[in-house]
Amino acid sequence: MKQEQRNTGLDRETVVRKLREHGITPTQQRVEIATVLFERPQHVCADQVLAQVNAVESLVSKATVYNTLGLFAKKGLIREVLVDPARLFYDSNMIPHHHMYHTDSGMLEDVAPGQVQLGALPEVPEGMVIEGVDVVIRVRRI
Amino acid sequence: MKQEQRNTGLDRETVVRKLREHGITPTQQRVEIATVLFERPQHVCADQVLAQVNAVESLVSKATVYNTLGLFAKKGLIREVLVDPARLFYDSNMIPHHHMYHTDSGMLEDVAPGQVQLGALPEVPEGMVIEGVDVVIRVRRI
DNA sequence: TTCTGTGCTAGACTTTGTCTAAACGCAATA
DNA sequence: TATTGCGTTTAGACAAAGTCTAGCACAGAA
Ligand SMILES: [Mn+2]
Ligand SMILES: [Mn+2]
Ligand SMILES: [Zn+2]
Ligand SMILES: [Zn+2]
Repeated sequence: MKQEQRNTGLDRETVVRKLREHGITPTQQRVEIATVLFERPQHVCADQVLAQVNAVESLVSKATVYNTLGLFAKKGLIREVLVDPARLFYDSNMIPHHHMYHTDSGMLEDVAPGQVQLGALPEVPEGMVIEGVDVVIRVRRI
Repeated sequence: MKQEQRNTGLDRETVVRKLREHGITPTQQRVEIATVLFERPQHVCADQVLAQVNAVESLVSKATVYNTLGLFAKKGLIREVLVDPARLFYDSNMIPHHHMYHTDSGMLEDVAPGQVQLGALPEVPEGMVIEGVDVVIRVRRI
C-alpha cells in the first residue's frame, strides 16, 4: 500500500491512541480504516468502508477491511447493526442508543436511549451475560 | 411435484383456511410449506424449510421456498427475524414477542413481551408508520 | 544473519438469496 | 373440444456478501 495523509478533522495521533487503548496494534491499514470510521458517527457496511478507504488510491485490500471491521467490533471500537438481511452495518457511534430503520429507503437513524423506556429485562440463564440489547424500530411510508 | 399426505397434527383443511384468511391462494406447494412452518411455533431459515419439505420426496423447488417465505412474511403469516448476519430466520409464532439470541451457540429463544417493558416509543416522522419493534437480547457464556 | 510471529494481500471459493425463461395447471371462453 | 390467459412453479444461471488460503512483507529476538 501507498501512504499519504487524508485531510480530515482527526489526526493520526488521536486515532493511534484510540486503537492502543483498545489493545489493537495500530498498523497503517487499521489507522486508515479507523480514520474513515471515526470522521463522524456513522452507519457503514464493509463495501462502503472499502470504497472510502481506497477512494484516492488503493490503500487496503478487501480481506483486510473485513478482518479489521471484525476485529474492531470484537474489541468494542465499533458495533454491528443488523437491519438489512443482505449486509451487515457497522456503527461508529458507541454511545448506547437504539435504531429506527426505514424499510423502504434503507435509511438508518439513531434513537436516543431515553426515547425508548426499556424496563426490566428478562432473567438471563445461569452462567450467561448480556452482551447487548438491540432495539430496532422499523418504519415505512404509509 | 408429487403429492402425498404428511402425518402431522395439522390437517390440510386448517392450513388451507389459514392461507385463505390471509389472502393467499392455497397451492399444493404453499400448503406443504405452511404445514411444516405451523406444525409448531419455530424459528427456521429457508434451507431448513427446503430440507424439511423435501425430506421424504422432492415436493418444492428452492425458488418456490424463497418466494413463498417472502410472500408469507409480506402477508403477515410469519415474521422475519434478524439475528444472524449470514441468514434470515422466519418465525412461525406471530404472537407479539421478543428474542434472546445466544451468540455462541446460535440458539434463539422467545421472550414474552411482558418481560421487556417497552415504554414510550420515539416520535415517528410525519407520514410514516411503525411496522414493528424488534428487541433482541444478545447473550453469551461468561 | 536467521528465525518467528503478526499482518497484509490477491484471488479463489462458499453461501445465501435472486432472477430468468420456459413450462405447467387450471379455469374461462369460443 | 380447442384456445387463450394468468398465476404459479421450476431448473439452473447468476449476483453479492463474506470467508479462506497460500504466499509475501516486515519487525523483533536470538
Ligand atoms: Mn454495501
Ligand atoms: Mn440455513
Ligand atoms: Zn447508530
Ligand atoms: Zn420467536
